[in-house]
Amino acid sequence: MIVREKSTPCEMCLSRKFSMFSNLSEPHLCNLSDNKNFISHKKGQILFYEGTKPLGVFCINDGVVKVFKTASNGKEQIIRLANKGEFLGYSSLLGEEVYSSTGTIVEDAKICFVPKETFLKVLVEDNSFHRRLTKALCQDLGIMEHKLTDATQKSIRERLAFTLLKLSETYGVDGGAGEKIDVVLTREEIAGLVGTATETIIRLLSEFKKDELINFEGKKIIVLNKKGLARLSDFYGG
Amino acid sequence: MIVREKSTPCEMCLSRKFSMFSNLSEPHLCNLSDNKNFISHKKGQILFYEGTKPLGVFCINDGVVKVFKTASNGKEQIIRLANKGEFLGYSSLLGEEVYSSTGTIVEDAKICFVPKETFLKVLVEDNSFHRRLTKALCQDLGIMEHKLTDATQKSIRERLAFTLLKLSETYGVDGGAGEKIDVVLTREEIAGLVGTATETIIRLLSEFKKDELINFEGKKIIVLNKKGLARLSDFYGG
DNA sequence: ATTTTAAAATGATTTTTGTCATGTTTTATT
DNA sequence: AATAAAACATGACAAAAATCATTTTAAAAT
Repeated sequence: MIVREKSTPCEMCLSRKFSMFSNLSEPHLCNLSDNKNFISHKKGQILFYEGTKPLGVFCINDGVVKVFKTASNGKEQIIRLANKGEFLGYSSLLGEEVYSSTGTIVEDAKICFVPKETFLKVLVEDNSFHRRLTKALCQDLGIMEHKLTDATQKSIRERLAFTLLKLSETYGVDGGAGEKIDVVLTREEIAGLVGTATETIIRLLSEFKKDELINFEGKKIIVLNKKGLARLSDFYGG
Repeated sequence: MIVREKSTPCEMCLSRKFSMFSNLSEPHLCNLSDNKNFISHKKGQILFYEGTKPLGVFCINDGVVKVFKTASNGKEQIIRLANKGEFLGYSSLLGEEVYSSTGTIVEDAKICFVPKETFLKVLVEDNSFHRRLTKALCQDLGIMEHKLTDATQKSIRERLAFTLLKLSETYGVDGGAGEKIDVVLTREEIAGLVGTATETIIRLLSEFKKDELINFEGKKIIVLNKKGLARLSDFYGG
């Protein structure tokens, strides 16, 4: 069930302040506020489906969204996890293509939908915004090149170690003996992130735990030994 | 040895007509012409190195360039092959990062170097160009997502079949019994394209030949049975 | 034309990873 | 609280792919 609530106007939105929309003009902000559509989403809900036509972009005010492609074998390859302050769907929209991936909620989320026309108006009228967006797209491309190279040239052990390090960078909070990855991901989702079978992830996580690189706390993972994971991940700067 | 020659002005450049620079204004074209730097490159030469700072963009007037990342195991993951009318290096330039990959000449090339300031001037002053570039970046991102998903979820046999189909799409010329892939790639380079070991590619190509899906003609590959390759590649629309 | 070097091919073997089957634990639902 | 359904775990095995060693062939270089 979709819940539409009274929402903060964009002008006051805190997550916006640290997003690509951070430096918009007063009129653009008002226009956004007037046309956006704020919706609360529960874990598991689907934001958009691969293969459908984008009608706008999503701004994450809070929560976590996984963006994945479904492979022909039925498995999910997670392209990225998107967080507060990030945008979704602009790439397919601006590429004038159908969604290349599906977006579903991983942690309960508050998300604003900005209709295509509203978004394009900002893009066309605010060149500085357009340039920020271009920069972000270019950096995303660099990240994807790196991911592709890792996927083909590194072992799954290395990739899992790297993934855990990245997760702890993004979601890390103090967790006593180490850094707690403060987001709930199933083994299947971690497998989708790394690009492998669930069983392989289960085995490797057990191995990492045995080697005291990580520990489990409920559904969350504690990173005990970053150096060890970095060594394992055959980290080369990326 | 770098050969600097007398070159066609951009206004007359045929490869430009089918590139992102196709609809530039007269003044912008003149400015490009005045500032570009035309260089002929021989097979094997390096255009730019991963990790170095981009100083401009490259426009391919003729030839083929492979863009690859070197993995920590020393192997090359080819990100893409770039052809006549395509641009190189703008992603790292606009992302304000060092080159994420290396570019080397695969087939003798004529390439214009456009200095950063000149390129940025066009980008800032011609919004329509900027939008075309954004669109291309977004589509490239979609392609990378697809490649990543293939890399993690498909077998090497499937990926090789897909790669051969794509190569014949781009480089295909009539070749008697089938379509000839009219570009010389070593087995090692095909391996870099697919993301696997050279020996694996050699074995699979032999298998494909035995199964009469392809044939060899000198250093080039003839695709005999596209349908068969498509079936093998487990094609899902991408 | 001969030597050197690089590329391609092939076999043997090991390692890695995926799959299937099954059991246990945890979480959600009635 | 009982039941059902996910999620997690583990073993056994099969398949895929990498590695290493060696040979053959083709292309460059002298």
